[in-house]
Amino acid sequence: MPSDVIGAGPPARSAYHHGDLRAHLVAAVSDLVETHGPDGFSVAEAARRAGVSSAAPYKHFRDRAEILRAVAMTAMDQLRADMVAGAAAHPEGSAESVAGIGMSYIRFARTRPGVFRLTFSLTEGHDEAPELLERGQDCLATVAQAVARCMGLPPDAPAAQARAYMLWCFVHGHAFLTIDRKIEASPAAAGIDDWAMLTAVVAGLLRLKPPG
Amino acid sequence: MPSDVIGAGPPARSAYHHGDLRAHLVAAVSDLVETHGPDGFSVAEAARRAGVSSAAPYKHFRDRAEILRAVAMTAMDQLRADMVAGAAAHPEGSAESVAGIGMSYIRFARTRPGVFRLTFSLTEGHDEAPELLERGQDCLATVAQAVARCMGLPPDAPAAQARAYMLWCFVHGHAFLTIDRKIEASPAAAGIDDWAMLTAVVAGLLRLKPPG
DNA sequence: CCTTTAAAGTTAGAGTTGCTAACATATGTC
DNA sequence: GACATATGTTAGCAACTCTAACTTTAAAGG
Repeated sequence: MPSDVIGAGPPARSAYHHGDLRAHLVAAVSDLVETHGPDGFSVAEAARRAGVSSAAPYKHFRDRAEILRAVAMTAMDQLRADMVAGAAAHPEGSAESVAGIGMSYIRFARTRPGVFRLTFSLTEGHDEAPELLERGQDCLATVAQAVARCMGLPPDAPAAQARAYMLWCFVHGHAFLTIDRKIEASPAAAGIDDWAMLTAVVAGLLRLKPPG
Repeated sequence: MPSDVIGAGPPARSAYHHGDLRAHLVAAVSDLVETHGPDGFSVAEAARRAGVSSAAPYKHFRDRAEILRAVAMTAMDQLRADMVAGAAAHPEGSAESVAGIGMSYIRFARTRPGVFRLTFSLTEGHDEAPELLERGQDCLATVAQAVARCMGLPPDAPAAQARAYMLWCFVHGHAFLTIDRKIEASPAAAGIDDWAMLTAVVAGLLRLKPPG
């Protein structure tokens, strides 16, 4: 998905200097993580794919972990964009717009499961990547905003925040369970499609009494 | 946690033969995954901890991935045991017993986040580890059974199965979000503790109309 | 009880990787 | 046009995965 952006610009200025190695590396690693799993990726292989020596990546990234962080960051940005688009596909303030965000989230997870997992399970440099946390919070804020509009509350109302978080637990869990395939809905219940389940849960949660 | 079992038996028969290297390795790797992350573990380091040469592990496991699969398998077993215990701590058929299972799940994830993540995100040899999938389904069956009893339905009733799966999406998502810390409940909603949230969601889901 | 066989260790080594150091070559600025 | 800098290169070390060939111990059969 990021690969189509790569050849667009006018880089590749010379045979020696690559032009836009950093972006190429991020795209290559994103691909590798997707196909070979998060630990099946190597800096050397990514460099090979980009057509540079195995030492070149270290001019752009301090170490292996920093590349992964960059991949996670661009993925989180894309995820948020998808979520916003998913909300915009339905009338503002409707329950469907909330469910639409969830559908985008689930679709992202299924399309790029390796990167999705990486994005969330990356913990090695939490303190060194506060931006990643910020972007995650932005995702939740997107949900909270839609929920608040749907309930006719101000965006920072605790009731809306709590509902948004609970809802996101559900969506996040469903996304992970379907890509990890350790726990699957029973065949008897498999007929339920995502959209039906999502709208039912959204409806149920919005009229739920606040806990505590 | 598995380490206390290690010294119990009467192995360690000689200085040359280790006695129970396989179990020791699984325990060591479990520890390493927890402290150094899933990719920060090496077979060599595990062997060093067990006091054997770096080639010894390959007498018990085909490759690195097979060790990880063994770790995931024992973890899944432990998780299931915890869940059953969590249900048994409350009256049979009560909503609390369902919530109790969820609490055990969340507690497991927080106590051993690295292993928990590994257990679910392990995808490298799905076809080679059907037992892992079976054990995952057993976990869901535990939930479904409690839900069915709570609703006064037979254990295989589709309505109970669907409820159990939806509930588990929520619990699984909450468990992951709290250990991954990319998306956190807002400070305004942070006062809600796990138990209150769980019981509220259980109550809400059980009286939810089936989707579709 | 002694022999044999297989299980479970060992050392040695080939091939890959992460990362650093020292060097080479473009790019852009004064 | 000279120079500083960004961005490549090659060479190489230490660590890791996994294999091959050998050694030691445990267990089984006669």
